[in-house]
Amino acid sequence: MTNHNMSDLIEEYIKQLLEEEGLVEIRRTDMADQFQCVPSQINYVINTRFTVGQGYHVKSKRGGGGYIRIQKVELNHHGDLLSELEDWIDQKLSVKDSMAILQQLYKYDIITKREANLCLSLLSSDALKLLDKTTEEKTRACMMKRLFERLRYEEKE
Amino acid sequence: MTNHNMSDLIEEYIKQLLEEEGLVEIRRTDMADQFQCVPSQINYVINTRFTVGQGYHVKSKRGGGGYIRIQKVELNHHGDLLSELEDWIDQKLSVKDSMAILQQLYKYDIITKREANLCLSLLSSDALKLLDKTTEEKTRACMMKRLFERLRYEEKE
DNA sequence: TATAATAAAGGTCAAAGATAGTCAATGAAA
DNA sequence: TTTCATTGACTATCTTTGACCTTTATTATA
Repeated sequence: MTNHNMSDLIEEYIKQLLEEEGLVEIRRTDMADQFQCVPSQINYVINTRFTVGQGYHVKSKRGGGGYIRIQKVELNHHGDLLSELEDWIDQKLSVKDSMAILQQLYKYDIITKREANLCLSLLSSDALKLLDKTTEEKTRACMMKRLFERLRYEEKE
Repeated sequence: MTNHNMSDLIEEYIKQLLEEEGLVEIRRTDMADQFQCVPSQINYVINTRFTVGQGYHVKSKRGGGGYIRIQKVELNHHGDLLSELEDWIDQKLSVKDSMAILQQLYKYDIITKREANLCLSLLSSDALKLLDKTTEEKTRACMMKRLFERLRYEEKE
């Protein structure tokens, strides 16, 4: 009801466009002009209201002919399961735990065996061999979270 | 949606020609005239959008009767493609190049689109955000090589 | 004919221009 | 007080442009 601040207005405006089109492409500067705010406020709105978790996919490009493209993505029905599994992931993640997680994902039919193996190859300590142990495990955790994010809207084939 | 600037237009135009012919031979000056841009912009487009990693082969000749020939390269079987692409991976690998590689793998039916996307999530700079730029790119190269190794193995099943 | 000049391509690179992103300080609201 | 919103200085990335360079073909000349 009390949508009175600029960010809410911008959010609403974009969502309205999305309603019509399903995909919106804006130019940051133009939008900022339109709403008479600084350009970075557009980033703020996007970062707080159009996240992957909220079901949006954002892509942008800088330079001449730059743009920000916002798209609504369908979240699949694995959300709860993914959240639950994601809670397992700490700041650090060992190869062993990665395997366990991927195994669960497979067991719950969220990914295929082959996908699990491909992911595992990228998460292996061999793949991350340049890093010291601590960084390796932190990075692995980071990677796994990215994967989960992706899985929230990838449909299993 | 796609044509945001001159370079994109030129890219699209060339790709359209390639669609029809499979091989295109242009004269840099003519193309520049046609699009009313400086000749070196043609080089820019070619260098950023028609690289080996993206599946193109470019050959040119200077002097009278000079030309730029652009060809879509089609590789034969998987073993070769994997090796060839792997050769292309340096000590360092950017996100962009990773995308190009995964795209090729998809194009040649070695991985599915979904697999490519899952891998990309693990290779993203967001996933590797804890690392400094150099380590990030070295690690990405390392990861990609692990993936290739796995793909060689998977292929046999 | 052999060689030297000239013309006709294309190549390189770095600067300038055009966008978007980040971050931290400040302000406002709950 | 704590969280959310606003701002703007600084940064990163992509595109456009132009001056200068290299290669190749053609023409003029000894």
